[in-house]
Amino acid sequence: MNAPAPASVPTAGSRDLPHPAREEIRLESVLHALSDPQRLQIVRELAAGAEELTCSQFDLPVSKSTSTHHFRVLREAGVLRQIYRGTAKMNGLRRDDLDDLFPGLLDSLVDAAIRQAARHGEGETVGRDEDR
Amino acid sequence: MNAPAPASVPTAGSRDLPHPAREEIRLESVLHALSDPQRLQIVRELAAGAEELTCSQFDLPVSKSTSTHHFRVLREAGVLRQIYRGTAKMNGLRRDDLDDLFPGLLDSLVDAAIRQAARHGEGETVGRDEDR
DNA sequence: CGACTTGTACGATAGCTCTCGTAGTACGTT
DNA sequence: AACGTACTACGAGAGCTATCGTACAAGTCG
Repeated sequence: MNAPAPASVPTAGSRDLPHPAREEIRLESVLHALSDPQRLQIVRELAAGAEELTCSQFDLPVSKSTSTHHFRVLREAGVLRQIYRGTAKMNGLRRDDLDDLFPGLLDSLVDAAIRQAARHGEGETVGRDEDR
Repeated sequence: MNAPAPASVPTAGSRDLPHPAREEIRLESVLHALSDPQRLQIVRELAAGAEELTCSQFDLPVSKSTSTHHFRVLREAGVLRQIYRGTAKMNGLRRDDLDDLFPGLLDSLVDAAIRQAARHGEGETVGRDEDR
């Protein structure tokens, strides 16, 4: 019952995901999205060089449903850009938008996350989450 | 397990409030604390030059109880340092600790908050108060 | 002392969040 | 078409959070 896509873009799958526009991104939402260990981990890995990663390439200690949830929170906060590519969903940081809105913030956040991970035993990045 | 009690300051009222030690501060907690508009506002005002402010000097559009709650969240996350001075409770940013743990983060955060406030009409920050 | 100023504690409520499992959809491959 | 892969939607439970009002404590000042 929904009108099929315009088919103007021959890129394989044409099902799109809703993203907030750049001006729609709220700092509070970004911070909230990053205040969860799983999600902070995702952003940290993504910032570590990789341009795009599929959801399943992250080794999160949660179920698939929960994983989907976290990626959605990040996308809806404007932190990630997600597009379908075949059966996979590619995830990329919205670095351009974030840097434009909040210059230097993303770098500081990622740097802080890396420092903390290093301080608290880099190996067990997210495995042990007895806090929260 | 933690043994605080430096007790080196005999300032008037001697009822102390529990603060996390520097190494105890978690990035996730800081980000969570700052992901609330009221609390982000508090930090923004505090960073705007003032060294110490009492709780009541902030004009938050919430009840006193709620205000107390927000200040406590900020203190327990390690963002604020609170001490009693007479009947008043003074609030100060833990800039030294935060800068040591996460260099540049606090500045980026405050800058981002200011930018967003400016973008979205600085005047009506949280509760347009033209009466001040 | 009594009044007033500041802020806390307690209880309560509505709403959100993290987590999961199960069932299902979309896509590619055989 | 049949199958496997990758991810989603839905429903649900436990726990946290933001908010409030009322009653109370600690300190200052007339």
